[in-house]
Amino acid sequence: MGGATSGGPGTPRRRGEQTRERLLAAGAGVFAARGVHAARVDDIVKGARTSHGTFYLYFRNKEELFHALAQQVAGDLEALAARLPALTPDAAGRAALGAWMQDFAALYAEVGAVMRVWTESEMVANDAGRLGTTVWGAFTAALVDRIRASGASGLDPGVAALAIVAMIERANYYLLTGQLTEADGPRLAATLARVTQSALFGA
Amino acid sequence: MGGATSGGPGTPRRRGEQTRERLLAAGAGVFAARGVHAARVDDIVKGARTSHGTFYLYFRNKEELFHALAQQVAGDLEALAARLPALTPDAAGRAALGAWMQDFAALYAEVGAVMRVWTESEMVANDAGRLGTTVWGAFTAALVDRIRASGASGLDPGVAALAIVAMIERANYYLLTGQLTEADGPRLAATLARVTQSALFGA
Amino acid sequence: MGGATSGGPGTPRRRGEQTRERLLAAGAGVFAARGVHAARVDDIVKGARTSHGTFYLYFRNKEELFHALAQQVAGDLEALAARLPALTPDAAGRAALGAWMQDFAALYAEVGAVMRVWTESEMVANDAGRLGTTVWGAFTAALVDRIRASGASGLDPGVAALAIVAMIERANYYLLTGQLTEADGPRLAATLARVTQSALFGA
Amino acid sequence: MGGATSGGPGTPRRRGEQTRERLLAAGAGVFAARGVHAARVDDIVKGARTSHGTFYLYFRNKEELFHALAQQVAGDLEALAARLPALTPDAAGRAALGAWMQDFAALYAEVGAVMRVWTESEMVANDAGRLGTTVWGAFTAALVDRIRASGASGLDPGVAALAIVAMIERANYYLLTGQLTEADGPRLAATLARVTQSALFGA
DNA sequence: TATGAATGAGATTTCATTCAT
DNA sequence: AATGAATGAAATCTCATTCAT
Repeated sequence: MGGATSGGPGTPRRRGEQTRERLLAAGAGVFAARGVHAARVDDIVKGARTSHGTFYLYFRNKEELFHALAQQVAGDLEALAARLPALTPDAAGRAALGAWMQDFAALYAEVGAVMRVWTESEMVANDAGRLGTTVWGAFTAALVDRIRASGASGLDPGVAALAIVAMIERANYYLLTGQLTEADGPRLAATLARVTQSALFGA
Repeated sequence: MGGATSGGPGTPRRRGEQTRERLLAAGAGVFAARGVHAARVDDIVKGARTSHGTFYLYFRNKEELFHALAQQVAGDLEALAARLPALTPDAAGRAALGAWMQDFAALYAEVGAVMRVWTESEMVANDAGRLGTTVWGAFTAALVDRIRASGASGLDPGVAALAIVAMIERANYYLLTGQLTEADGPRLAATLARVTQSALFGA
Repeated sequence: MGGATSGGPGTPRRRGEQTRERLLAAGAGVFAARGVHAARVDDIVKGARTSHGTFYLYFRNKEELFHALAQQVAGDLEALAARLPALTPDAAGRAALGAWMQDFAALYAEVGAVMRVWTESEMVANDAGRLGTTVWGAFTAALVDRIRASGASGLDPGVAALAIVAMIERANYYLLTGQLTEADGPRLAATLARVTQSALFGA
Repeated sequence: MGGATSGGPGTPRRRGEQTRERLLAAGAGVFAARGVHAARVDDIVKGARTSHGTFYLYFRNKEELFHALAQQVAGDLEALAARLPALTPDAAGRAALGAWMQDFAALYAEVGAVMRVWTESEMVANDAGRLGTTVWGAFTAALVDRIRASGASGLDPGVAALAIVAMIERANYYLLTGQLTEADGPRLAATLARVTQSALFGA
């Protein structure tokens, strides 16, 4: 009673915090494996070694759990977008960009499972879906900013940024879904950095 | 499927053939709007102005209808992949590539809705899902082939091809989901051609 | 397709009409036995020898079935209220009133089970509950009208009518719940007529 | 239950006793608002500002709390039934009866909410339900006794008593549910007394 | 004496599929 | 070829009750 007593589920205290974490973790796994709609609450609670009743103590429904998960991921991604380095045509610029691409891949490997489901969510035009759009928008905006600052000429910054973000996102998705071997990871990061640099400063 | 029945002119298709077409069209719409799993047979038959019983006259189940749809799309896409022009550093090469990108966008606008749900299908790792992988594999293979033929050096053809296919696919997806205006279509095609060329022949 | 195609359940045609009737009948029994809230859809479909799926083909939920039932009953009762005879102090008036009381008892025996549940419904202040209030209001209004026309003096028509309607309703309820034997039915009708007449024209 | 524990003045009830009272009061409110079956333990403990665990410290289950409530009410009502005055045709008799009707209304206003749910309880034929029957039986018995003592002739005491008790009970219910305004209270008591007197001694 | 997170049986509801017409 | 009412397995969600703290 000393804490916030907001109506509805989502905020039991102390002891329950672990249970909530277990549910989130189990949810991430099940959503990644089967998609939001096909995921069954039953799978999630089994994964979290708890009961149906407990699930609804913490989340109003399946979608709310997914939303909580998506929020976390969105925060992580936006932080990464903010760290996109300045774009320069020299070797130092290439190295910085390559390092950032590796960070992206590392984060994507961690949260990509949730992100894969965003595409599905976008179809039903709900909050979680819009979240996906917002996040890629953050990357695009950051890249537009860096392109403008770089003085690169001859291309529309908005369209170019969108194409490059598309490439980064989807290539890492391919990496995750097994169209490249794990060993190709560093090579992919280098390639993405190189293509990005060429796109701005190439012939 | 046995071809025209009556001998009259104008190839008067049997009634059943039209029903099947209506179901496919309605299915495409519903799958696009809600995803494969969330799509209800009820929505599809309503969209096709027919009945549940009739649905099962033409398809063994929901997945089979999706599969039929996906087959069509896959065929169209593989034909397009085969037409990918040779890559050269000159203006002619750029123009040919740009034209091809426009063809890609046109096809994507038509069949993209079905393709969007491949991602979801991949999660449940069934035939339709593998189909998606196969199709992008065809694009990647075609691009690897053109890269090798172009004599471009300094990059791993497999990885580079994958990155570029990722860009093309996903950028057109963004175009479809409203992150660019329709007017940006030609500009996007030009940008994709330019980035591809730079990637191979740029600095 | 030849009929009304209103959205939502409730209007399958022809063949289904019998099924709907069976569900209504079974619902009346279960509601009467256990109350609206405690009634389980499972009991209703078992009583109607059909399945859960079928139930939801005809009614959106339990409450909607109850509402349909209540509507029927309300119509019957209001028709009876309209037939309340003129009130006169003579033997003819007594006889007419007694006959009407018998009609009331007969109708109550038929629909009383549903009416008993109105009380419960009133608690949750929904449509069905308001229906109960409306119906008794119809009886009260009819009685106020007859009292005014009778020239009876010395009592407030509104309050007196309400007291008498209360008596009629509740006494028949007692009859139904076994506080009188079935044989007391005619005697109760006579007593209610007598008390009503005395109330208006007595000392 | 065991009486005051500490010897201090002002009968400082033990903490637990207050908790029990709070639960009873909250229960009365929730039962009245939603009915016995639909009442949730959660609503009751929130209303009593205590916890689920505590609820089961004082009551074996939901029904036991309702039973405790009903017992209190039944005792109060039976005491009132015993105080029903002798019935005489004169003004003094009318006045005594009118005063008793006012007492009835006052008590009903206090405990009517609990009584309203007796009807629902009767459906599931449990102890609490039988309690309701018993209580109205006490009123009927008292009235039969007074009718016999009054020497009134020409009506069956059992049936007449039942009709009159029905009227008193239900009319006060209508008063409570807003079909009369509060100001009508005294007028209703007077009318009930008058109708009762007319029924016995009228034409 | 009090707490409230956890439980799971049992209820509601959905929807792919069947089948009599 | 077509229909659409019927089915029931499987999913979601609720809530009385328990129990470790």
